[in-house]
Amino acid sequence: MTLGSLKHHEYNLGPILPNLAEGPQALSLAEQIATQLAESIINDEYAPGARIHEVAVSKEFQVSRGPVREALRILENAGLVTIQPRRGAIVSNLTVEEVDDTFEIRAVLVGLAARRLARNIASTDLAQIEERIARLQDLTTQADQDAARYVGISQELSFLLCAGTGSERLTSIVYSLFHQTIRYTRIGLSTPERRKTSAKTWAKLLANIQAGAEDEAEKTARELVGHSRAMAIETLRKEQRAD
Amino acid sequence: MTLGSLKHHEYNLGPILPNLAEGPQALSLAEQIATQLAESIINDEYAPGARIHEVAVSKEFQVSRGPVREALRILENAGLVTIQPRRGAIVSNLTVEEVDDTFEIRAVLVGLAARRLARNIASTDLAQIEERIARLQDLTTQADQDAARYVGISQELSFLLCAGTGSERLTSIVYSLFHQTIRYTRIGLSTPERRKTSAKTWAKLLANIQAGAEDEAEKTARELVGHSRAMAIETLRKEQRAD
DNA sequence: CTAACAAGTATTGTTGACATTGTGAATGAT
DNA sequence: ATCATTCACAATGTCAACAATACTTGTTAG
Repeated sequence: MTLGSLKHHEYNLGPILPNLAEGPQALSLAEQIATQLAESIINDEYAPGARIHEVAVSKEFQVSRGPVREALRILENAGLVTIQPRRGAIVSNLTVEEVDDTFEIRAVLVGLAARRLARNIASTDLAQIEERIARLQDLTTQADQDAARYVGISQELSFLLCAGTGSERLTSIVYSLFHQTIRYTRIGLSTPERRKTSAKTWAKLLANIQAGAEDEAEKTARELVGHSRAMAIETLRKEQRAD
Repeated sequence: MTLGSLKHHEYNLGPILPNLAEGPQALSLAEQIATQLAESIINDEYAPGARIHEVAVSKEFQVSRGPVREALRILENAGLVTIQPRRGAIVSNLTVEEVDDTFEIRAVLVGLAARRLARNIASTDLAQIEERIARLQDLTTQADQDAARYVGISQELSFLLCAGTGSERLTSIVYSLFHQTIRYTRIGLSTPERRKTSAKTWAKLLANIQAGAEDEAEKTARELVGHSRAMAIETLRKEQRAD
C-alpha cells in the first residue's frame, strides 16, 4: 500500500487526522503510519471489524512494531479502530444504533458551528462555502458514482463550517464523527434524489447563515445531517433484513 | 505517587477514562498508568503546561518507556495532555478562548442528552439523578471548600445524564470535555451564590425532563453549562488582568 | 458427531539498548 | 551587555529480542 493507491474514492482534501498537522515539525513514523492507515480505512480498503495485525503493518511499512502500536492508538483517538487489551486492534464496526447515535451527535455539533457562523462569518470563508454548495448541484443528476464525490464535498463543507468558527476542538470532533460514519453517509446519499434534497438543505443553510439567523441556521444544519442519517439508517436496516 | 494519594479533592466516582473499562479483561500496564496519570492531572497535581517526562514516569511506576508512551497517547485521547512530535507531552494548557469553546461544546452535547432523556428516561436513572440534585442543595451554603465536592456531584450528574441516553460515545466525549475544564469549573463555582444558581438550574432541568419537555430540557441544560462557563470565564479574565 | 482438552502457534505486551533530535550552558564576537 | 555559535547533555524516536497471553488445531472421550 502506497500513498497513491486510493481505490474507488479520490477526494483527498482536508486533514484526515486534524490533531496532527498543527506545526511545521516533521511527523514521526507513528504519525505517518496513522495517516496512511486512516486513509485506507476511510477508503474502505479495510472492512469494518477486520483485525489490524501489528506485524503485518510493520512489515508493510518496514518499521518495527513500536511506531505501529502508537499509530493504532492515534487511530483509536480518531475513532477509526477499537483496541481491546491483549486482543489487538480492529477496524471500528458500528451497530445500526451506534451509527444513528453518531449522526445525531454530529448533527448537534454542526448545528453549533452553523449558529456561530450565523453570528459571525468571515467573507473569505463564506465565499469558499458558496463555491462548494454550487458544485454540489452538479452532482445531483448523474448516477451512483457521483455519491463518493458528493460526500467528499460534503466533507469539505463540514470542515469549512467548523473551521470557520475558529474552534479546532469542534473541527476535530466533527471530523472524527464524520469519518466514523463516512461509509454510511455514502450509502445514505447513493441516489440522485437524496442528493437533491441534501443540496437544497445546504442552500437553505447558507441563506440562514448569510441572514444571520442563528436559530434557523442551527435548525437547518441539524436537518441537513438528520437527512443523511435517516437515509443511511433506512438503507442499513434494509440490508440487515436481507441477511 | 500511589493510588491513595489524592490531594485536595476526594470525589473519585465515575470512569475517568470511559473508553477503557469496557470489559472484564485485565488492564495493560499502559492503561493502568494512563488511569493514574489522569487522576493526578484532574486533581491538579500537575500544573497546566507542565512537561511530563517519559523517563520520570517510567521510573515512578518502575516500567519501561514503552507503556508510558502508550499511556500518554491514551491521555491525549482524553484531551488531558498534548503531544508535540519530538518535544514530548505537556499537560494541556488552554487559553481563555479554548476554555470558553470547550464549555460551549459541552453545553450543546449535554443539551442533546437532556433532550433524549426528556423523550425517554428509565425510572432507575431518574431516581439517581434526583438523589444527586437533592445533595447539591446541601453544598450551596458553606464556604469555598464545598466547591470541589459540588463539582464532583456535578460530574456524576453529567455522567448519569449521558449514560442514561445509552450512548457511550456521547458519554465519552462529554466526559473528556468535562475533565479538560474541570479546573475552571471549580473556579467558576467557587462561591455559594454561584452554586445556588447552578443548583436551581439543575432542579429546573429535572422538572423539564420529568415533564417530557424536550425543547425546554435542552435549553435548560445549555443554560446550566452556560452558567458555569460564564462564571469561569469571568474569573479567568480577572486573573489574567492581575498578571 | 459433538464437546472438552491439550499442545503448538500466532499475536500482543514489555523491556533495554541504540539512534536521532531538541535544549541549554558556556564561549566568543559585535 | 547582547546576541550568535558550539558543544555536551538530556529527552524523545526507533528497534529487535524476550515474555505473557490468546487463538487454533488436533486429539480424545463421551
